[in-house]
Amino acid sequence: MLTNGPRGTNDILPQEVGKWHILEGKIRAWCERYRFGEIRTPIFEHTELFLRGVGETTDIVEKEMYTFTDRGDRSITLRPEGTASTVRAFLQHKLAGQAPLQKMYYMGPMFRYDRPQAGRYRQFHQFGVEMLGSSEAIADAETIVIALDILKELGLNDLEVHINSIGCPQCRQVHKEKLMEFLGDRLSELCPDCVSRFERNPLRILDCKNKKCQAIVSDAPAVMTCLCDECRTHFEKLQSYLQKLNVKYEVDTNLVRGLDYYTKTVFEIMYSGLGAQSTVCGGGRYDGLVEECGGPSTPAVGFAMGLERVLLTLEKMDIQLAVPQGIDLFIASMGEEAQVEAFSLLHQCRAHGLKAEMDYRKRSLKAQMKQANKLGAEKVVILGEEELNKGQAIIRLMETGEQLEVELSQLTEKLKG
RNA sequence: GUGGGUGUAGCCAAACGGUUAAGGCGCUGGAUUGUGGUUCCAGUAUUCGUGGGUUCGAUUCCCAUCACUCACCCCA
Repeated sequence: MLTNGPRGTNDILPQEVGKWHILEGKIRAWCERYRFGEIRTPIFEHTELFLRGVGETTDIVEKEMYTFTDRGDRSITLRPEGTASTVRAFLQHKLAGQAPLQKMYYMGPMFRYDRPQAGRYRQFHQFGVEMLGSSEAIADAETIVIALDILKELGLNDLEVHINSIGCPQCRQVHKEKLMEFLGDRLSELCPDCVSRFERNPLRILDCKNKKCQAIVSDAPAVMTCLCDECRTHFEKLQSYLQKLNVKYEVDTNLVRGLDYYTKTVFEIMYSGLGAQSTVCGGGRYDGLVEECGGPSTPAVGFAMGLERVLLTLEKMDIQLAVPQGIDLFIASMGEEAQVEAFSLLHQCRAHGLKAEMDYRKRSLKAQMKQANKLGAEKVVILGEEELNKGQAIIRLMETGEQLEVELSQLTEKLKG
């Protein structure tokens, strides 16, 4: 208990945090180019926000939320996703009044009480983008494209992009009726999960992984066939934008997403090498959500990217992020007096911007040299009593083994060069 | 929530129902007293996730429990 973190959580140790920094850095840089502004919302919200925002019948809400009552008797939930909070903040701060189109991104931990598995954790990290205020398909395209640009820069070129349209609520109603009619007499052939889905969310039967269900569903009416004119042209426009930018994608008419708020466009970026959790990035349009949360009708699109999954994909593809390593300087000292001097020197070097380290345990010179080597020090300053008495120090260039004696007063100058 | 697999040192990893639990990596120290990366030597688990049971005897067999892991479900 004491020596184990809670199930489904991970410590990111100093030796592995470097790749997170790089990943986050690249994400931020791309968001700046695309002019998405970062929004940082609280990690917990009123439970109601997610009930409304994510949807009461979703698995997330029904069985995956970390919900508790705080000391003021409020029901609080650790955020399971980022869109609801972003929309809440958008309304709370009346951002629409500042500019009719808002482009925002968030990055941080999310919480879902799932059974942990490859690429799935109880605390995990998402980066997500939201564009509020445009109903145009070009906005859908923009979100897909920024995701791809980021993944591409990381070296992930060949991920699959799946897109679909699940229509507006009207198209969906038409489709739902047709679908239920189609599946009605085949209920007995479906898997138990699908039978229960039939009542709650028949659309989800379309992406059941059960082979038998897939066979049945392959002849089922696709949402695509029920789209109204507006939804149809929206989807066509999206595709023409993607084609214009040479984005390779597949229309996957069985692609359905599990959150209630999606309308029209849905998409996923996947890497099959990840196992069961192959979706690296998923999103879509959610034109009804802002209104659902009590705001004015506002069209919006967005996606969320699972950072652990991105990192996992990089690992599977054997791609290393270039984490800088090595230090500029190691100061080795011998004797109490020299160590005091070394400490002061170290301090000065750091003030001059050098990445510098010393030994804190009075170890032998040999041990200190070994440590310097292990740390990848470019230079080592050697400071013993002899040098101290002469007012000098030795600078050793580790690569060549070349050494020179330098006056202490000139040391930091020499080291910078 | 359901099902499968695994559980030996910081990491990887053997062995075996029975005296002192291989090896490798890593780490630490040393190879004449103040110098790294190679090499060599030495040290590094009174203990085999935890708790029961079977047995003359269990790390090895059984049960439970916990943890990890994979799959279903769902999703990032």
